[in-house]
Amino acid sequence: MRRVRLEDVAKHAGVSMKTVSNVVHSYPHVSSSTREKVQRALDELGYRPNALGRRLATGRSGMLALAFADVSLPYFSELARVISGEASRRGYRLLLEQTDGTLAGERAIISSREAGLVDGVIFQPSVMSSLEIAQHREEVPLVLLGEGHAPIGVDHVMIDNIAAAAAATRHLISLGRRRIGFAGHEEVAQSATSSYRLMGYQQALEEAGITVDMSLLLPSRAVSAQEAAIVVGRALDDGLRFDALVCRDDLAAIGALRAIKERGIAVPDSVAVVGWDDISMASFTYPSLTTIAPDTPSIAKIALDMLEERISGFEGMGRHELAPWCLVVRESAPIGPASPTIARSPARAAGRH
Amino acid sequence: MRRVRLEDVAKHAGVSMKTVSNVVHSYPHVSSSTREKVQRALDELGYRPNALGRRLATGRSGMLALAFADVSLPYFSELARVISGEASRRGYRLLLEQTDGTLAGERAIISSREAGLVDGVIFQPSVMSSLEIAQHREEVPLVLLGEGHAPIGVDHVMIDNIAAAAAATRHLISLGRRRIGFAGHEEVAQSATSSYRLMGYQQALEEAGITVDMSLLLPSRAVSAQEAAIVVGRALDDGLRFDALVCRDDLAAIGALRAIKERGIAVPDSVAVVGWDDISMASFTYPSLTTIAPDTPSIAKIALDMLEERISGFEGMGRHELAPWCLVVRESAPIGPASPTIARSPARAAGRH
DNA sequence: CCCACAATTTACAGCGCTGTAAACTCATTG
DNA sequence: CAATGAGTTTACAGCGCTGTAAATTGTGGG
Repeated sequence: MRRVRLEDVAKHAGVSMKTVSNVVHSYPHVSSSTREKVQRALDELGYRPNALGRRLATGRSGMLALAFADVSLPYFSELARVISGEASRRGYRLLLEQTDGTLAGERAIISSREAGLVDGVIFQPSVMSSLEIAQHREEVPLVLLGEGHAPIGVDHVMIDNIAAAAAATRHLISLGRRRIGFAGHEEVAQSATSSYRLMGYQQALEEAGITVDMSLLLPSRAVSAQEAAIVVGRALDDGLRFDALVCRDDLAAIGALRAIKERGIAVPDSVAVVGWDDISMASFTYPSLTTIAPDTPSIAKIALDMLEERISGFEGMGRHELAPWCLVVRESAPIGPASPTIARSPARAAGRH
Repeated sequence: MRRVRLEDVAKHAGVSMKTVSNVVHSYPHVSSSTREKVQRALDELGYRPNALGRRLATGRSGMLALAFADVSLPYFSELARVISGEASRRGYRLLLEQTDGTLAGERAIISSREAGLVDGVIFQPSVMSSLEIAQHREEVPLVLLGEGHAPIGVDHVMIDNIAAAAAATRHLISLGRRRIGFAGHEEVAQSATSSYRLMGYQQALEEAGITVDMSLLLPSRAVSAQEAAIVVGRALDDGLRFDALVCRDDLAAIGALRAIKERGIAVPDSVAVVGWDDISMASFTYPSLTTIAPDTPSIAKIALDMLEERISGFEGMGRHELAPWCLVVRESAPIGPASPTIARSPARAAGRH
């Protein structure tokens, strides 16, 4: 049984294809008698529009690609959820693309062989250089997410990593901690993300007159809870002592938490821990995690605003927007005697909204 | 600057469109001189095929929809990763659809207004009845995932929940536990998932001659770590005592773990806990979680095998396949003196592979 | 040198839909 | 009663690509 097409409905109702199309899309200037007649034909034949046909005719696919390393990482999956919601609210569907954090995977996203499949791409690169991204764009509207050094010509949304890392570190200082370590950044091939966060950490320490002790930097072989647990555990076994830990992300923090507690050290009493991302699990670890929470709904909104402008033809310079964040204080580094009000990013001055 | 089309390349190379198309798709019967000439034109003009055009002409979109409640839930995001990998290995891309676990959302998936967008759908329903699913199918090739009572006519992959729940419970019994609770299932509107797992739990208890104590059933208002923590915490505060807990899923187990430890009760010494799903976080909680691990790569493989058969025209009865699982023993319910070998599903007899 | 046959290449009609511009209705109005 | 114009409806040419069948070219045999 063949699919019913617009033409079949048109014949059945005794009108032109275009009129049927108008009814299907509830175009206003159709007489109600015609509309009714067509609607009846539509129902009788059980017509359903073929997306591909329309998409080819209009040149719009109604789809966006969402590309990042790995959906199974909590931050990405939670981001995907938010972006997916925002996209469907605007009438787009989301194509999921994973790069596995490899250069090959990321190249495949940026210089896709096929055109026309998606109207735009939201891409959080892990390893690709901004230079290479800049060269390969123009193919399709693109918005970059995350902390890389984004190329000047491409739209980009991020949170101010240096400021947020400094706020997290300051929070620990306000708790009276002085031997504050940093854990979970890459041992080699350090990502932009890690280096910004390290900068903010260092900045807050210097501000407070604390000398940065390089032995308190605990890089791991890979960005994962597993590797963070190993490196923090080894450091403790080697006799290294610290009274607080800023972690590159919540996964690293969860790994660190495990390593610390396994050795019978109390969190937060002996070691306070802060994470980054505010993944949903951060509320359920024991103790729960104090963490930097990027405002993902804002990120999604800003990214889609910019992407939609590009899709509708905007060709100006790349815009670089900062999304809000705040420090969520939980048990792993609770409010202390000298704690100021909760840290958060400044209200955005000339914000989109 | 207009996009380069097949026709432009054809003109430039002095051949027909179809020949260019053949070169693009490396169709074998093209003389090498022609091939070279066309390739040169292709490179000079920087041609990239338009996916929509081809898709319309071939009637295949090369896309699959993956639909479930919420990507941000760890089990789903990890499943999405595996399925996405398997799909792209077979040349499909994945469209992400979230239902939020609502009936409206699930209906939207099953009776999509538009046709032709995707070649097939992989769908894990949460609330829709099998009756309704059965009625609405035929639209597009469909494979169901998960523990629902799948309609007879639709392909379906699941793990044997009753057997796995019984194995988990038996493991606790082998540890000498006798007051074994079950936590995290829905208080009202119990899902098929929960009820199968409860059945297996009950079966193992009866097998061992332990009477099921209804007060040890700790349902929660919603399936989440949060709610599980609340209900387990309240039970403990009310003086309820148990020496083990089977949890509906790892999220519930993590919530339970938190509630138990907050009250100073030792896991696994006083209370052993088992979860379900083996989400990656299960290795990093402290103590780490003993849990039922469904073989998600197998699930993905079986689902895609069946879906591809449907896509290429198979119209037989619905197939109902069981995927393997095993009990992963970790710290929250470690191997005990009487522990048998590790429980796992029987090797599949007449398996696809 | 012509023919049968295989290897290439081509023309063209769609795939299902929409944009455009032209055509048609049918009250109103001068 | 014809002209006017707003409101509806239509014909048709694509959108970019592929399947099909027919046309062309090349090859070795007779």
